[in-house]
Amino acid sequence: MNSPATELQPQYNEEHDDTADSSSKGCCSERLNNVCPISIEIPIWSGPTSNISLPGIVPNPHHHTVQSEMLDPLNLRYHIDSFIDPYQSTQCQLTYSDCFLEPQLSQYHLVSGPVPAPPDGSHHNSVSASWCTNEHSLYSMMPGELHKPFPMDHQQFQEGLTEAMSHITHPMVCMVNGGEHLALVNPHQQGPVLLTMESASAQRNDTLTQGKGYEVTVLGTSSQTAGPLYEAQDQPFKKQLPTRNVGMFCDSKSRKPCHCTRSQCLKLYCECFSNGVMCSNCDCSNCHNNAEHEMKRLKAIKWCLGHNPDAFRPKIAGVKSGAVRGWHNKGCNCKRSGCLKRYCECYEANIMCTSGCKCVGCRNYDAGPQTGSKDKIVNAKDKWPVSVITPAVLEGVGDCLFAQAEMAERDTQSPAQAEHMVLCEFGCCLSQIAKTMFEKKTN
DNA sequence: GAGTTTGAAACT
DNA sequence: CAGTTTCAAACTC
Repeated sequence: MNSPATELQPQYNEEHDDTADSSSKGCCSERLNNVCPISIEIPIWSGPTSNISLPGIVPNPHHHTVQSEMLDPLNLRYHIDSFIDPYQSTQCQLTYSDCFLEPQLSQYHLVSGPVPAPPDGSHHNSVSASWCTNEHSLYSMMPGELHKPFPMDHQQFQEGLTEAMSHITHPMVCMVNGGEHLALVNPHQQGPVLLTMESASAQRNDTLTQGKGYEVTVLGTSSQTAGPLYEAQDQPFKKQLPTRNVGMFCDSKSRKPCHCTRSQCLKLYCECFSNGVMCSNCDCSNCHNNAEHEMKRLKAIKWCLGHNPDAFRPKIAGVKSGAVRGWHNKGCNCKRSGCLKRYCECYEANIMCTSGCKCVGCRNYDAGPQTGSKDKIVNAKDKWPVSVITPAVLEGVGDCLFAQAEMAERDTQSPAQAEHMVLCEFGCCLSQIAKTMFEKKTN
């Protein structure tokens, strides 16, 4: 319907556009010494995007490999780091090394290789790529090369960015320097459109001096109408990663229309907006969550991310993990519904409340064997077994398994031996969890 | 379909 | 960070 309604002034505005470094935390750029990077960072949910299409892959015996399941698709980030050699070049023109990532069967291979000389014979800049997660970062470095920061002017920066963005295959929205600036990248048009380039330019020298460089976060496509912001492009890749659970994640076909009247669909009140999709066939009034109000929408996204970098991340995690179907990242705060009505986000997502919830009088829990029933009202801390298998515990298990895999790789164990090590570690973790659960039950 | 209840998000 | 207000969905009648 989208009929006009009382104009609501959103709270995000220029003075709030100070979201720098919000999304750059935890990335691997700070570990890349002596490098002046331009990086593209893509937080991915609803399946990995291959918005940035990187052709080809070069087998490399030194590459890291990681099982797809080990990567948290919510935290995947793609980096393109620009290596600049001031001794060889007077220009900051990004070129592209043969460093690509490509899904292969159930694994993603991160590879790096020697940097090919540019066609003109000069040897200066190149770009490498890496995947990293919050927990485990994988890097692609070019061995034996020392690179120092090299100052860029506005034009050089834009040229470099343009080159980097040339590998993006369809329109998307990027954040530069972790939210400091926004850029529209449309492969069908020339170069990225930096929305706040002036401020980017004004600060670039300081940034470079600090060795932080420019960081571009892809927020989503600028032309999408009803699909998720981070819609995967190639099916093989998409298949290997978890999808958002129903209720928290909309796709264009199944999502419910919103009925917002006062938020312009530019606040997280709006389910479409919070799910990262534009309104389509909704029953909202004065909707600005559409392509027509692209700029305003981008500002709203930026504002939300500035206040909460996880604003658009799924609220429900671990939806694939078997018996424990998932958990609410923040936990609910229900007081009157007993967490048995759809007001409760946990109940709505068809998951049980956990000790992370702050609900009162919760009835949405697993009472465990021989104890209690749904009629019993409990506090969050007493819930079983989720009081033991907490997100932190699961994360710890993941870390242990990953550490084992790394150790196996470091010790150049055979795949069978590596698998054995990981499974043994998993057994130890399970044993410890079971022990803790038993102790809790008997106390 | 109108009014009420509810809890997350936004605001102070 | 806690308390309050705003908002839109869920629910009731």
